[in-house]
Amino acid sequence: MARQATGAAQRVAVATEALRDEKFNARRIELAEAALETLGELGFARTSLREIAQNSAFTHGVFHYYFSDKLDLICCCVRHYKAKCVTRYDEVVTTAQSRDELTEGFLAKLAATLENEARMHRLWYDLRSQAMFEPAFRKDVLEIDKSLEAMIWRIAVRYAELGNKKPASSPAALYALFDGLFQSALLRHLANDEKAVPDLLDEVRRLLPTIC
Amino acid sequence: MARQATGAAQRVAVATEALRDEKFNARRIELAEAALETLGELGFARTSLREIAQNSAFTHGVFHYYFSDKLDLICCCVRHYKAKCVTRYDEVVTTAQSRDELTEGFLAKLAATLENEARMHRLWYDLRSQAMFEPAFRKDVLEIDKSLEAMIWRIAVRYAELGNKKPASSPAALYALFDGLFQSALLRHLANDEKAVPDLLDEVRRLLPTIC
DNA sequence: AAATAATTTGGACAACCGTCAAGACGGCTG
DNA sequence: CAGCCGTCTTGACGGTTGTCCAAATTATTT
Repeated sequence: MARQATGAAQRVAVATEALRDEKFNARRIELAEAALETLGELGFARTSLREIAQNSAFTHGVFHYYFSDKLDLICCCVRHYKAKCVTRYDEVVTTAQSRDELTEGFLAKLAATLENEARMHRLWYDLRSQAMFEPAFRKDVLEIDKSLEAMIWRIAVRYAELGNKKPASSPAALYALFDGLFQSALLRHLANDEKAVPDLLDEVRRLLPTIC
Repeated sequence: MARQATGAAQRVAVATEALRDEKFNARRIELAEAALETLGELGFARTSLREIAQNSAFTHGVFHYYFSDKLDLICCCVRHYKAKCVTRYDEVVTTAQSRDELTEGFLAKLAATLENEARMHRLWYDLRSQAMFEPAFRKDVLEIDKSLEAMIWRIAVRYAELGNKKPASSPAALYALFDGLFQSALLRHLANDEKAVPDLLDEVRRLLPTIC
C-alpha cells in the first residue's frame, strides 16, 4: 500500500515534471524565435543579448534564465530554424505530376523564399561561417547541412523519376551547386541587384535537365 | 622663368607626395597583413583592434592612424587577400599539356590550399557572409567573387580546350559548384573530418569530365 | 643645426558586453 | 492564509570595445 502510494506519487511527479519541461521548452522556442528576428537583422557579430531583448517583449534577464549561455541561445535558434527550412519544397515534390510542374513549383518557392526570407537565409550563412571558428556550432550546422542536402536530393530524385531516369551527380555535388547558386543570388539580391532572382531562376531552369 | 621654377617645384611636390602616398600605402598593407593573422584565427565577430595589435608588432594606435575605421582596415585586408588568391591555379593552367596533367595539378593545389590556408579561407567565407549584413563590404566582396569565378572559368576553358571541346555550363554555375564543394570540405576539414579532403578530390575528379 | 612635419605611443574615455544575483511577482499547495 | 516554488525584473559587476588625443619620438626639410 505504501509502495503503491509512493508509486502513484512518483508517477504524478514525473508527469508534472514532464509538463514543466514541455512548458520550459516551449518558452525557449518562443525566446529563440524572438532572437532570430534581431539576429537576422544584425547578424551574429553585431547582435548582443541586450539588443535581442530590446527588440522583443522580454527583458534580458529572461534569456539568461532560459539559456545557460549566449551560444546556448544561438544553438537553439539554429536548431529551431532548421525545422522550418527543411520541408520547404516537400509539398511541391509530392504533388507535382510532371517535370514541368515540379520545375515551376520549385522555382516559385525558390524565388519566394529568396525574396521574403532573405534575412533568415543570410543568418544561416553567417552561422555556418561561424561554425568554422566556433566548435560549439559545428555539430548542429553539419547536421542541418546534411538535412538540406537530403532536401535537395529529394527534389532531384523526383525530377529524375518523372523522366524515368536517375540523377547523374552525387547528393553532395548537387547540394553544393544549388547552395552556391543560392548564396550568390542572395548576396546580389541584398545588394539591390534586381537581376539576382531572374538570373538564379534562369540558371536553375537550364541546369535541371542536365543533372538527370 | 618664374613659371618654369614654379612648375619644377610643383613637379617635385607632386613627386614627393606620390612617394609619401606609396610609403603610406605600403604601411597599410603591412598592417593589413598583420591583421589577417588574427582575423583568420578568431574570425570577424571576435576580433578587436586591440587583439590584432597585441598579436602583432604594432600598437593599437597605429591602426587608427592608418585606417579611419575598423571597417576601413578590414576592407583593406580583404582587398589585399584577393590579390594573393586569384592567381593560385594560373601556373597549372598555363603549363599543363594534357587533361590529366591539368586535373592532377589542379587537385594538388586544391588539397594544398585547403589544408595549409584553411584559416584564410574561412575568413573569406566569414567576410562574404558579413557582406550580406554590412553594405560597406559588398563592393569589394562582389568584386572578389567575380575574380574567383573568372579564375575557375580559366581552368574550365583550358580543360575543355585540351579535349577540343567547350565548357557545357555557365561560369556562374561552375563557380557555384566548386565554391559550394570547397566550402563544405573546408568546414568538414576544420571539424577534423579526415575524409574531407579525399572526398573533395574524388568529387572534383568525377565532375571535371562531365562539365566539358 | 634648427625647425617643421610625419609617425608612433600609450593612456583616457564613454559605451557596451555577458554574466550574475537579490529581490519582486503570482499562482499553487498544504 | 501562510509558505513555497517557478518565473521574471532590475540593477550592478568587471572586463572589453572603438575611438580619440596629447605627448613623445623619429624623419624630413630648411
